[in-house]
Amino acid sequence: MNTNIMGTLFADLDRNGPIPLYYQVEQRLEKAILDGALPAGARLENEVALGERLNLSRPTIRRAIQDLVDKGLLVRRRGIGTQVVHGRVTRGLELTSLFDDLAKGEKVPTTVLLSYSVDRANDTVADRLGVKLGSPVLHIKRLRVADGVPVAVLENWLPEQFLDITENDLRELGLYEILRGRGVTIRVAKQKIGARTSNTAEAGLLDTDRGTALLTMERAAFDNAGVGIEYGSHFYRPDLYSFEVTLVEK
Amino acid sequence: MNTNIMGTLFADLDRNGPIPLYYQVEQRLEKAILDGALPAGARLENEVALGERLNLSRPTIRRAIQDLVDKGLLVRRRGIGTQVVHGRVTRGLELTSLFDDLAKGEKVPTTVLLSYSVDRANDTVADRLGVKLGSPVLHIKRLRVADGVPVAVLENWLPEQFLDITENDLRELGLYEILRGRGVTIRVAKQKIGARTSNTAEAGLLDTDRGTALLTMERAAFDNAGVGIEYGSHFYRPDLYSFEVTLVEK
DNA sequence: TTTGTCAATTTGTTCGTACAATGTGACACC
DNA sequence: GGTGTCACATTGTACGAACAAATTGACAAA
Repeated sequence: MNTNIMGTLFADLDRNGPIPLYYQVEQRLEKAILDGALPAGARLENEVALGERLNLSRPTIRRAIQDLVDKGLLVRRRGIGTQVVHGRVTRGLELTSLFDDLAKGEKVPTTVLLSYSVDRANDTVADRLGVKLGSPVLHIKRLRVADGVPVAVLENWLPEQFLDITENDLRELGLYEILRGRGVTIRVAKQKIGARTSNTAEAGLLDTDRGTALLTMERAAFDNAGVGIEYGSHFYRPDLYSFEVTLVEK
Repeated sequence: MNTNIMGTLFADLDRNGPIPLYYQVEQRLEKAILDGALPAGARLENEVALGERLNLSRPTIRRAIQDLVDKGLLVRRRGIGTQVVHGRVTRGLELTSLFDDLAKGEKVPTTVLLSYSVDRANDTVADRLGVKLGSPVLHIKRLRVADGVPVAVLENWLPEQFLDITENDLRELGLYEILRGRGVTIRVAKQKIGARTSNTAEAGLLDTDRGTALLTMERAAFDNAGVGIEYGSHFYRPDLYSFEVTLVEK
């Protein structure tokens, strides 16, 4: 039954290229699920058979499937098999910035740089970034606009190594885009999402009335050496933005 | 250097019990990190050496470490080694309910059952739970109180198989506790977190003023067969509750 | 009819092994 | 002094194999 789908799905695996085999399998499976070729509730072939058909070992197949389980796309049961999860699939909360999110949609993101300075790290910033109290940090505050409508106010602090980021960089690119361009990879981010009521200044920036609700997010981001890269305190217009996240029980 | 810590840390692994070896290693490592025995930035012994010392194979060690990497506690770099991530460790957003969260702290959670009925699934509920439009669903609305202070209003819909959950159950236990008691395991949950401004009725329930900010959360939960178990639409007092989540780039 | 047992199916755990890719540091060379 | 090269350490990928545990379904027994 699924034979046809699977057969064509994995016709051409690149065994010599730099892309891992498990990742190739994973991506094709994910695409098949997102496209609806593998509908909700569909049962996958068992791991051993799948491995034989694709000429891959069971560990390789397992790795591909496990990654999709971790993403919340598949569920496995011992003795039963592997199935596609019911329910509409959301991409989930990924490690991207608001700028990326908007750019992926049809919106045109622009940035207004509200403030740009080199400050000394206070208690909070020093703690979150893991730098010494009073050490120099780049402190920026930006207004994010999508299609002419203000969406969020983003306040960020970055450690000493990023003091040379210019105001022009910030006006033209998203922060994470700038960081990627410098070879920095964010690996772990710890976020806290909440809400509060806006004051007059905040409401003015977002073009709403004072006293309306704000969606707030605090984030500390770390690179693959475990070193603090960025600490941010943001607030969003809740009618224009929300956070989606998929949780998987281990 | 870490030899001492590691040596005592893994003194007694239960090789015959039902708990997987990789999980035993994982839990001890996690405890060591959370307790501070392995401080931020500390470098772990390499996988092979660790395996030899514990008499475990490299795949087993790798699995334990990988799980902690996925949790955001460790970072690995090829050619370098494995290190503990800097920054304060937050437990992250786990698959627990507000009731569990409160019970874990020092708070005493209580519940006021605001409404209890069997409804026919409307468009939204049918879509989120994956049941037929108009099929019977249990519809409940609860006020969650911690130490006498109202924290959140929780509105939930559950499919036909849960119609026999009683009002008394709901007054005494958390929803997830009831589900666990019936052998149901939540495996995947898809959440959407936002904010909005409260109306008079909502503010009254939470003992605040009309027009203050609310933190909102929508959730669809699925069991290990991928079947919809629960759909909820909740709102929280943002001065008393927020969501924490740790993201890891794959 | 109900209950118990056994075989078949499928994923879960664990071992062993080999080679590839990446970053570090030492050393020779210009 | 700088620069390239090479060996080394460490994680990443991939294979193969064996047995354990959970679920289902068929069949036998009470």
